[in-house]
Amino acid sequence: MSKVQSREKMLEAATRLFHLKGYHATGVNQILQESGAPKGSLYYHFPGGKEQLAAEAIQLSGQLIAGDIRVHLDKYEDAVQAFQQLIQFIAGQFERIDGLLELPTVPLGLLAAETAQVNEHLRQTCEETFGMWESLYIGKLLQCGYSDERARVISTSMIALIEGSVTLSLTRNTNGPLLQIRELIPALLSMK
Amino acid sequence: MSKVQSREKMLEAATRLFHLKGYHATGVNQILQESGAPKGSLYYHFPGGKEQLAAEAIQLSGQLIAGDIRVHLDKYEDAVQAFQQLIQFIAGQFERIDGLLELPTVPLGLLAAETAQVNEHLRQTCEETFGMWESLYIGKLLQCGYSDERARVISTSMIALIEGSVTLSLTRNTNGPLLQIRELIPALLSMK
DNA sequence: TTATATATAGACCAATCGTTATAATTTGGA
DNA sequence: TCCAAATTATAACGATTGGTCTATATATAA
Repeated sequence: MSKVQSREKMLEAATRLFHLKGYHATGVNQILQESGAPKGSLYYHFPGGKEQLAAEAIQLSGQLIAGDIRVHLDKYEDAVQAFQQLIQFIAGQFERIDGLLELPTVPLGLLAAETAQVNEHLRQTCEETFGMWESLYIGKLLQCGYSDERARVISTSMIALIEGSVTLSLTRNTNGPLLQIRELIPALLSMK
Repeated sequence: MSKVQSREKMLEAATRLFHLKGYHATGVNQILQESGAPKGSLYYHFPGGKEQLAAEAIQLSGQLIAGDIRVHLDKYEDAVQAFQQLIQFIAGQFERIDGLLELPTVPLGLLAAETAQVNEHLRQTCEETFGMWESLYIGKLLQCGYSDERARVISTSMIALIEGSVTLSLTRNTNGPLLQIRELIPALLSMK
């Protein structure tokens, strides 16, 4: 395994597993098994250990999702349509693996919730990532003529709504909740 | 420690810790320390072990929160007002302990998210609890003249929105997100 | 080709984990 | 008061955890 691949493969495996199962329920041995990398390499490439791996996984995932967000917000001029298509995209990403619903890039809800009280470094990383997504939403809404105040309120709520409905979707083992919140977007964006 | 107290104290401690830190980041030794109960008693009273403890904690917490929901939904005839007051109540429950924001009865977001893929029994318990809360919301909305379809869509979204904003509030260490979603309730409930 | 830096590989570590086992103590009822 | 059942108390268990360590292999530069 080449040096570039090893680090990358570990980060990919970690990203997937942390987002799926959370930080505490994912062991480094599991990440190594999935990535095929040797244990010594993990601490060589990530001297900060499991926590550094998680922080980088959050950032990587945050960037990927920001890319998705940009694509959808840029593609549609109308804010309602843009947000609805984004949510439709997320809902469409769910796939069934071994009978379980699984999301390749899971939003941050789980990691944020589980680290909020027990890991300050990761809490901050999550906060920054949410903040990055939120500014993308604010930018789009301002562009569409929403007041500064309104853009902020809607954007925070949009983050909450999407994270919450992903959790609900995973709990219920159906992407139904995401499809349902999509129907409410017109009402949510009705006041400027 | 009397027999009734022992079981109860363990369940209380478990409820608080599981909801605050999640299932996987809470150890049974920690629960025992906080409750003052001896280890043998834990397995005596909860023969299903940690998992049974968590399931009962979810149910207990779900009932307590259902009580809060009922109080607020019954107190106000107007749906917008009822939901806003409920959210205000949740936001008002945050308190600062050792500089960290802490919620005595935390909604289910964390437990639901972390168990969805790794513990079927707890996933089901979470699903049932969400379902119970959701029917309270549906009932109120139907009473207020919303269509069956609309009541369902709004209720699912309300669960998602509250869970998501609690996560955001804990991540950001401020109840600001909850206060922000409260402002959007009129828009959210604007279509019947 | 050789020397040096980088990365791998896997054994080992102490601590923690959830659970079990068993003896002792307490409680409740006759 | 006595006895059986309930509960407590605590040591021990096997498994897993994240991390350390050291020898070796590979990559790079001269």
